[in-house]
Amino acid sequence: MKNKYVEIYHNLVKDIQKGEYAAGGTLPSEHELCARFETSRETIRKALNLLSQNGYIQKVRGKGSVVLDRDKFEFPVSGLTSFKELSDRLGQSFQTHVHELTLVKEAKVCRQLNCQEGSYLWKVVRSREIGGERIILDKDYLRQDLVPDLTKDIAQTSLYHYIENELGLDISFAKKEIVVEPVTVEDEEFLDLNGHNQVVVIRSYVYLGDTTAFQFTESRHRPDKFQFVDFARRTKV
Amino acid sequence: MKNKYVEIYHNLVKDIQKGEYAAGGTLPSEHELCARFETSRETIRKALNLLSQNGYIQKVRGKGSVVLDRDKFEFPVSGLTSFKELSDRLGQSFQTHVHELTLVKEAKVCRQLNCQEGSYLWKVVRSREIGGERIILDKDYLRQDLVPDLTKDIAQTSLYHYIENELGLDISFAKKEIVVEPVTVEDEEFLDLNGHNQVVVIRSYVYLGDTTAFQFTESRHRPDKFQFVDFARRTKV
DNA sequence: AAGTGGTCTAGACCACGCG
DNA sequence: GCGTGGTCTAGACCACTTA
Repeated sequence: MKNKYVEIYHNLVKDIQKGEYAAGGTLPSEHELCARFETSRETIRKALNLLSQNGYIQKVRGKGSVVLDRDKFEFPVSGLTSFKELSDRLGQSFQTHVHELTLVKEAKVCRQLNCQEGSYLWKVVRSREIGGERIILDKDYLRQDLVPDLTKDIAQTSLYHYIENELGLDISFAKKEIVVEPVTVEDEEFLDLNGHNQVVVIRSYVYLGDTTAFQFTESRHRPDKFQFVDFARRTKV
Repeated sequence: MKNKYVEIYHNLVKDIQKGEYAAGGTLPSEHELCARFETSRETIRKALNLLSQNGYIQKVRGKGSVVLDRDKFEFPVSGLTSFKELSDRLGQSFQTHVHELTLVKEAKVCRQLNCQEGSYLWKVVRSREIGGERIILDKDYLRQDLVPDLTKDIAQTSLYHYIENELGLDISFAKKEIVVEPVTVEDEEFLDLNGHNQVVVIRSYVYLGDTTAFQFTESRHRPDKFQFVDFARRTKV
């Protein structure tokens, strides 16, 4: 919390969550916020832009920063959220089974990740059990030159937490594709398909802050348990 | 194109598309761009932020604005793209069939849209035919107080074009949910399901720039033809 | 007419990457 | 050390909404 505008952002989020500003009403004007936080207007505006990007407010010219009804926006299970965050949020009992944790050479994935064709990749296969049923199958490929060591324990708890907090890698953006595909023998083996013959597949390429391609993930979901929520703000250009 | 930073953005996009700046390389520094466009640094930075948000560049501190490989990011079929844009992009022959265009009172939808329970809504049901198969069923509800007149012709060509360009309404953001559901009798009637017994359902609530809830849409896709592409940039807060 | 946010300027200092 | 982007300031003028 060293940046002033981030701090102001958190301050305002807290106020909104406390109900200080009712949905449909407005925040104090930018001028007032300047006075309250003893800062310049551009800094306030940066904080407000963050609020807007995260769906807390919508700025209306001549009117003010309108507070949005966050209940209606029951939020981003999307983005780059990890399974751990997801299941924490759902508040259901969950469990991760690690089926494979090996070093492999896969030319095709290497090409996609822009790394040496001969270099090693970690392959991690995990199934996710929620409420007693195994409904998600995650297959991850990570560049071994960037993640030298990986243990079953890490794969079991949270890969992302390890990568970001222990290794200090800066995950920055991802390209994602969602499609529906027929089940594979692997799905049959590791999931409780419950009669379903199709799965929802999310394929992601994950990049670091310095634009290095870093990881490829295929997340296979039983269709009846799949949900993707998105808040899209239109950029006018 | 009156805003300087938007103009600069378009300029740089054009340059990138012409291959003036190779993927993996950097744009000129912010200082240089200030000189070239004869403007201040904050204005340049606004243009660069737009480029970044739209997946053209990634800014790396101490290094510069790295140009991303746009081919790898084959882009937002997501966001608020309309069917017309989508099919234009796919370059396939397509056709829209209007099955229903009526004024209805639906208390449940009204509540979701925050409008008077007794007020009228346009209900529009359309199927989309691509490559000879009807694979998408769109059900739209629009507030009649905001869209007074609607014709079959408009529903047939492009609802969004009419709403934005003719009516001048400012569509600003949407909340979207994607799930998989069993087919309904309506799906059976209006789609060529080809044996599929599930469809991918995208439900969206669309809002105007002044935060008015405006439209509810349910878009039902045959699973083998469904694809959703997303470019997610992580916001650190 | 007064108040709101949207754009723009011309500086300043800082943190980081690279040679 | 130099050049890069990241943050911050203290103004200015404009466009829009509301009373």
